[in-house]
Amino acid sequence: MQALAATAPTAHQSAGELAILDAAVRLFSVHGYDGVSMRRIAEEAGVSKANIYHHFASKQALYFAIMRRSAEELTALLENLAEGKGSFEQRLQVFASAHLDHLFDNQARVRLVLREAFSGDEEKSRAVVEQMVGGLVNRLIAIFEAGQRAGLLRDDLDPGLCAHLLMGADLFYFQAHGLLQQIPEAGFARQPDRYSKQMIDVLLHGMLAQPAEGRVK
Amino acid sequence: MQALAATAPTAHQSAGELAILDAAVRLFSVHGYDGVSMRRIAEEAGVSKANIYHHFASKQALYFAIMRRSAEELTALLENLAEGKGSFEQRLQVFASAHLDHLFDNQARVRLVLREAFSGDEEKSRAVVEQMVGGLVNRLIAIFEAGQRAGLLRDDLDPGLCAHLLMGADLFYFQAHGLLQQIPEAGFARQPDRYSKQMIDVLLHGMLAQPAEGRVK
DNA sequence: AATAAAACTGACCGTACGGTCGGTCAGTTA
DNA sequence: TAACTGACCGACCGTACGGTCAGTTTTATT
Repeated sequence: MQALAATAPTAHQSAGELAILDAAVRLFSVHGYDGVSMRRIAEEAGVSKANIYHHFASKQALYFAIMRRSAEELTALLENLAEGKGSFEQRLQVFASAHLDHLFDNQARVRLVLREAFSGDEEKSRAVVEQMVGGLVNRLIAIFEAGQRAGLLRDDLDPGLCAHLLMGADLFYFQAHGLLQQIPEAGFARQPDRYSKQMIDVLLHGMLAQPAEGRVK
Repeated sequence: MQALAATAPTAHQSAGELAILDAAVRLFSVHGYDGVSMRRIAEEAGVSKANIYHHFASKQALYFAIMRRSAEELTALLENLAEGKGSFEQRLQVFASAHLDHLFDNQARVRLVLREAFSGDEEKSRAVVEQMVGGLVNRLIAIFEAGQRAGLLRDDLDPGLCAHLLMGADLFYFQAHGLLQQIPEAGFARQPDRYSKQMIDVLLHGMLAQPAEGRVK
């Protein structure tokens, strides 16, 4: 399969088309592209299979439409994520917390994009970077670089690696959330807020040149 | 689909059967269960499709056999991972580094298991925890708990959360490796050793009660 | 050399797949 | 009211799917 491509803006959509998109997002995010049939989508959307082909040229075209829409939505949400005010520490704290909320509030689309991003297909990874996370990552790196220039971040750390650790801590928690439920010792799996606080506390404590004293209670 | 079940020990295997298993591991790890046909597996293995059914009762049975074998292999490798000697810090450093090496040395099987673990299916997650990562996670948590009792680990941190952050840092790096190649600023994507060192340095620095002075050069 | 078990194959089966087609129908527009 | 359009459907097409089976070749044992 090809990677998703940038396409024309969204036109107005009929109720049926919206139902199709909604069902397809849900199904693709859980079962993947090959695990979902057009019949199943039509059934879940309450329309005929032929109707899907009236709105979308092919199964791939439907999938691309969903990826494009997801990319737009997630990009819009991510847009303001790195623009927080306040101190270096506060900005990172707010980012981590908001990022985690954002992931859980958009589970289906996030799963869809993660699947594409981590598929191992170079073309897909590039598309995800260019159209979605690239800008966010660069801005987050810029924050760390600025912090490093200001002497707030340890000067022996790679800012890109710091950004990776911060985003990764959120993303991995999101991914592993279901699995953590199966581990009795992982009580933090049921408290995303508490996780975010302790996680960012550990990272900042480990990254900052002069770690803050305010610790988690 | 059901979760993988514990089954009988491995018998001796013909060359054909090994070729089938090898091809199936490669294909399933890249394209997922639904993305691989029995014809394709037979083709890549250089045998007839019917021959697969001589060795395995069904596609699911083949998949389960692979998952069981992967679970055995990975468990064996993971077995000694948390048994290092030396100080608290040294043990964690060695663990993180060996864990990362282990992931990259067993890419296909790890991808296979991660797909199952993060599928969102409760039954699959439980199987992965019970048969594979459960023991390792508990031992890693025990290390952190011991470190906390000894006053080496900050007393305001959840040992389970610390274990999660450590394993997650490795696993997420492994997952995102392909994507990181698309980000010019992520030079650390090409230096797993350097990543492991800085990563563990940040985490230990953030977790330890009295952080070590020996930093990455 | 005889033989039985295991490994292996080509041809085939029923089904579900992605996709197409002719056509119905409600709602503009002229 | 006639022409036209977009939304929608049932029936159908060729293909690839998972799986079966009768029969052949290979291998190990006696």
